[in-house]
Parts: sequence; C-alpha cells; structure tokens
Amino acid sequence: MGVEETTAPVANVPWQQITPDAARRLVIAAVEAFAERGYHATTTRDIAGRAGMSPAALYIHYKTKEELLYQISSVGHCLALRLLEDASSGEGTPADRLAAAVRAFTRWHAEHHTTARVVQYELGALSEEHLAEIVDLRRRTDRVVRGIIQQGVDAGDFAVPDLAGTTLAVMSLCIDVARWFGSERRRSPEELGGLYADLVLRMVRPAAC
Amino acid sequence: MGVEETTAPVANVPWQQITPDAARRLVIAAVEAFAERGYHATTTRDIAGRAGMSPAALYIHYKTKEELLYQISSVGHCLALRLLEDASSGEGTPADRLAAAVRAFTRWHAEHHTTARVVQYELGALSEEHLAEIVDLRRRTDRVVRGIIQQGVDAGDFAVPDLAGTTLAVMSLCIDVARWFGSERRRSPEELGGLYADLVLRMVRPAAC
DNA sequence: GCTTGGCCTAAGCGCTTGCTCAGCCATGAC
DNA sequence: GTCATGGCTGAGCAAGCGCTTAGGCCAAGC
Repeated sequence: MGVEETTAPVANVPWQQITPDAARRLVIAAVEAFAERGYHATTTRDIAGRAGMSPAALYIHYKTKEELLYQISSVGHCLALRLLEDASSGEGTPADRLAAAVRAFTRWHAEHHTTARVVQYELGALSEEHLAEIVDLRRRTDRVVRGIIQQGVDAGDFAVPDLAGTTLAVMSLCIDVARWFGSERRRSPEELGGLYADLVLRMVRPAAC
Repeated sequence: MGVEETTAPVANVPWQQITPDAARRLVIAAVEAFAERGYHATTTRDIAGRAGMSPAALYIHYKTKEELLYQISSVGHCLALRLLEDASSGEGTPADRLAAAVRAFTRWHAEHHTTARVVQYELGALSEEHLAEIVDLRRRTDRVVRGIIQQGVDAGDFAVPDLAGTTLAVMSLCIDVARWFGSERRRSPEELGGLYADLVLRMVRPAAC
C-alpha cells in the first residue's frame, strides 16, 4: 500500500519511494509524532494535522493507524538491513567490514534518530502478522553481523568467547543510540560512528599481542 | 506519597518500602502493565483490575496515573544509582570497580527487566517537574560511572580517547538490556553481567601491551 | 453501643479516541 | 457538455478514556 517494489538505490531523501505525495506527507508526519510522543499517545488527528489534512483524509491512504506504523517499521528495517548487507559484502578484512557495519548502522540511528526510535521502540504496537514479518527482518539483520564476527574469529583476527552474546551487545549498542541521540548535541553522527566502530573493534580484539 | 524515607538496605523483595499493602499492589500491577504495553496504552482500569480493586480505589492511593509512573521511576532510579555508588566505592583497582559496576547494573536491568523497561523508556510520560527530578538522578548516575573510568585513566590502567563518549556507550549497553531481555531465554542475568563486564573492560583496556 | 476514619465500590461525567459517511470539487475522457 | 473518478472535507458515531462522587463496610477508640 503505497510502496513500490523497486531495485532503485536507497535514497538519501527519506521516504522517496512512497507515493502519492499525500501518503508520503502522512508518513513523515507520523514519524515525527510517533518519535516525539509514542504510537499510543499520538492521535490520528495530530498526524493528519501535521500533514495539513483533515483526519478523514488519512484513511484514504491507510486503512488504519497501525498500517502507518507498519509502513514506517517495514521501510526502516529494510533500509537498516541493506546498510549492513552492503558493509558485510564490502572489501577488506573482517575488522574493516565490522567497522564499516558498525559505523553505518550507528550513523543511521543517529542521523535518522526519529525514524529509528519508531522502528526500534514501537514494535509492540504492531499487529501479530506485521510483527512476525518485522521479527524476521530483525533475525536477518542479526545474522549479517554475526556472520562478520564469525569470519573474524575464523581468520584468527578476533578473539570472542561468546559469539551470540557479543553480536547481541554490538547490535544493542548501536540501536540504543536512537534512544538518547538528540538530547546531547555535541556529537555528530559521523563522530559517533567512528567512536563506536573503535569501541566494537576493541571488544573483539584478542587480549594479548 | 507512600514512600518512607529510610536508610534500610535495598531489599531483594521489590517495592517493600511502599506502604500500605494496597499501594504496593497497585505499583506492582502498574509495573507489569506499563512494561507489557507502555504507559499510554495502559488503562487505570487495567491496573486496578490486576491489583484486585475497582478503578476508583486507585485514586485513594495516587492522585493520578502519572503519579504512579513517577513512583516507579523514582524508586527505580534511586535503586540503580545506589547499585552503582556501592560498586564505585568498593575495594580494588579501577578495573575491578568498573567490572563490578557493569555487572551489577546489567544484572539489575536483566533481573528486573519489567521495572527497568518502565524506568528507562517511559520517561517521556512524566510531568515536567517529575521529569526534572529524574533527569537529575540520571546525571548523578552518569557521573558515578564516568568517575570510575576517569580513575582508571589517571592510574594508567585504561586508555580511553573519549571519556564522555565511552561512558555513554557503557551506560547505553547496560540500559538497552531492558529492551531485549526476556525475548531470549538462554542467558541468565548473572551470565550476562559477566559477559558485559568483560566486554566493557576490553573497551577501556590499552591496545598495545 | 455509638462514632470515627480508612478503605473500598457502583455509577457515571465530560471528554477524546479511531474511524466512517455523505457529499464537494477539480480533472480528464469522450 | 457530461459524466466518472480520485482526493478530500465537515460532521459525527460508538466506544473507551481518566477521574469524581456518593455512599457502604468494618475495625478501633471511648
């Protein structure tokens, strides 16, 4: 509903793939509102108002308020997955690729922290079927990162006693950026990505030398 | 309202300091409900029902639904702060104390992940005055952890290029446990505390030897 | 035995919520 | 011209919300 199946490159302008224009304006308004106050505290009147429409206009483009959330969650998760897959299939050592993945994933959560907040913290409001789809996307995301770390271990570059646990910690660190980013202004998404890539490499590096 | 000022030891039985019994039952019911569905999606009827009372009984013990949230948030933040202060003022090297702090903080977020979820993710629903109080508690919490890391740097035990950023990352890692813990059963709070203490020590350890 | 005060309930008030519906208006095909 | 169509609005419905009120029950104090 509103998303075109496309192999077009991931745009830097967000939500470009959503048409028509009114549907896109609604999604952007919903992201803002959901990020600010949460899904349940946001009214359909508020969303429609931010998009410059009457409440009824929302239901021409989306069957329910939940479908709007699903749209945001779906697009966001697909984007995050593609970011990680790109980093994973890049050039260089496992350390290079892990650093690239963490940098990209962190940057995305910082740069689009409003979207990321909705994507990461409002899963509970999805319907059962929609949630199942999203959970599957998250599993795939996890697998990509675990794969990179596994390769580093196999190559002898990393020393990781608990692969699943370390993967979880790495993902968790990046995701939590969405929670606090914006409340402290001093750090840019790029700087943060660099810092986090460094910290993660330290986590997987062998202790002795 | 319901909290006794006390220097008694932190009890393992949660909410023991809240009297009378009915007020405590309400708090416990509210924690469950808020953690499951979020503050805004929880009704006062649901809370009262879980506590075995009529909706009106809630308002004998708490002026508003928000005051219940504040109670939970306040007690939770004080508890977390005390955990970290205890670890910070303990014996041993900075590395020992940092490990102890991370282990305790992580364990708490895992063991009481329902409470922690409310404490960490429902701040936005607090009133302005209550939020200000809580934000102050969080600043103090942050300072404690930064203090430990600073001591390690001063002693030459740690090599940390960005003190504030690393502190943020350490706290963030522990806090995010509340988001996902419970969805994967395999790990106990103790194991997770050990794993995270190890990962954090790796993050602050000097690279060369 | 009566009063007091703490704790509770049934009923419901005023309001907001997600969502619907009848109808308006610009556009484009014929 | 005319008629269908897609995008939109104003008005409003049924349900559910946070919270209040009037009053009942019962143990403790005198």
